[in-house]
Order: sequence, then structure tokens, then C-alpha cells
Amino acid sequence: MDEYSEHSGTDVNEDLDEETLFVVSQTFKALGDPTRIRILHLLFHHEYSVNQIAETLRLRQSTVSHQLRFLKNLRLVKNRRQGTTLYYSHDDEHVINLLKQTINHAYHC
Amino acid sequence: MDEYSEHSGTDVNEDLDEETLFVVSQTFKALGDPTRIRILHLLFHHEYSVNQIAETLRLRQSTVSHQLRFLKNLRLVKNRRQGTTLYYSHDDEHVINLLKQTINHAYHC
DNA sequence: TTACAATATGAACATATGCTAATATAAGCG
DNA sequence: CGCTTATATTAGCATATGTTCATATTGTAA
Repeated sequence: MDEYSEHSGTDVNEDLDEETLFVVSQTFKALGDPTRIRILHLLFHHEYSVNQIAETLRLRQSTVSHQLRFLKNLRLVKNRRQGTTLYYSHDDEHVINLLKQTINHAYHC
Repeated sequence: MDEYSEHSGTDVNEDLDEETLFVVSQTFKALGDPTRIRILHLLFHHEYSVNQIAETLRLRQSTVSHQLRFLKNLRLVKNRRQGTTLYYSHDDEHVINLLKQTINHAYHC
């Protein structure tokens, strides 16, 4: 992996500021739930509608919709309308990479 | 970042097995709390005792001890005894890298 | 317009989570 | 041994979280 570098030239032991702490914890929280992981994993390769996600993952439509709203608020997914259907796809390469890394790590260890 | 590669030659759309799902979600859950992030961030460069962590981060001893137990159960930290003092340090390079990446990402965006 | 399909929303519920105070345990020293 | 320091543990509490059912909204077509 790549080297950790401080954001600026300040003290290396500086505590994290509150905003960073919030953003970072929110990001990891988003990935800390099995349902959301399954949804994001499904969206790795292409877009799916809400109902397609629900059917594929055997989840209630309501559950999927709630979690998609959660993910959309964090800008981790985006959607595209086609008639009454909304197609969702991922919208944050960094977070997708975190997930890919960790899934691979879990498999290989 | 590096490319995502499937763990085996099976279907690319295969659903995540339950164990992987559990490990991955546990890992992200560990990083999904501000207190644990602060503790792990503090441990980036060297070890600290429980009381040192509590004082530095202005947390109760009990809070720190609980979170360290959590992190130790997931093998994210380890400790070393010296008399009555326990010195904790990080014990999972992969997870530390995830955290470093995400902190940097939060700063730069 | 009405009817239908797809999705979103709100409320209720059960469970999970994190912090705290109080207490217990463990190690070292006199 | 008793005393002190450092850490761990337990129980209680408040809040957060995830799912579900029921219902509302939206868009399209007849």
C-alpha cells in the first residue's frame, strides 16, 4: 500500500479535527452493515433498479430503499431515472476501493 | 489503487458468503466510531498505556479500556505488559492503512 | 381522468452500541 | 501482609440503528 503522508506540515501527533473525524467515521459506518455491503458489492459492475436489488439480494423493497437513501445521502451511490424505474450505481471510487480491498483481504487471510 | 481481483475463478457476480460478509462488516464497524478512530490514530506511531490514551484524548479510563478490548478482540491492537502498566499498539497493518487512506482522503477532498 | 407499477416515506419495534459509575482484579512495593 | 497504581469488568442507561408494515408519492399509459 502507499505511504501515509500528513495533510500539511503540522505536528505529526496532532489530534484529528472534528470534521475529519466525522467524515471518516461516517464513511466507515456506511460500510459497517452487511446489507449495505451487499448492495454496494452488487453495484460493483453495473447499475440495478431498486426492485432488482431487492430480488437479487432477497430483501424487502422498503429495506433497499431505506439503505439506498442512506448511501445516497453520503454520495456513495447515484441514480438515473427511466420512467418509473430508478437505476442505482456507485458514485464514490474511493469507498468502492476500500470495500474491494477489504473483501480481498478477508478472502486471502 | 490496485485492481480488484476475484478470489477464485468463479462467477464475477457471485454473492458474498456469510463469513466474508461478517469479517468485512466487523472490520468497518471497528473503524466506524470516532473514539476508536482517535485511539487507532493515536497508536499510528508508537505504543501508549491505557491511562496515557485516556489523558491524551480526554476520555474516561473505563471508556478506553472498553474500546481497547473491542479492538483487541478483532486483533486490531495488541498489548505488552510492563509491571502494572499495559502498553497498547496497533496490530493490523491492513486496517491501519484503510484508516490512513481515508483520513488523507477526507483532508484532500 | 383512472389504474397501475416503481419507489419513497413514516411510525413502530427490537436490537445494538457507547458511555458512565462503581467495583473487581492484578501487579508491585513497603 | 496491607497499600497503591493500573487496568478490567459489570450493570445500567440513553441513544443509534436496521427492519418491517402500511401508506404516500411519482411517472406512465390506457
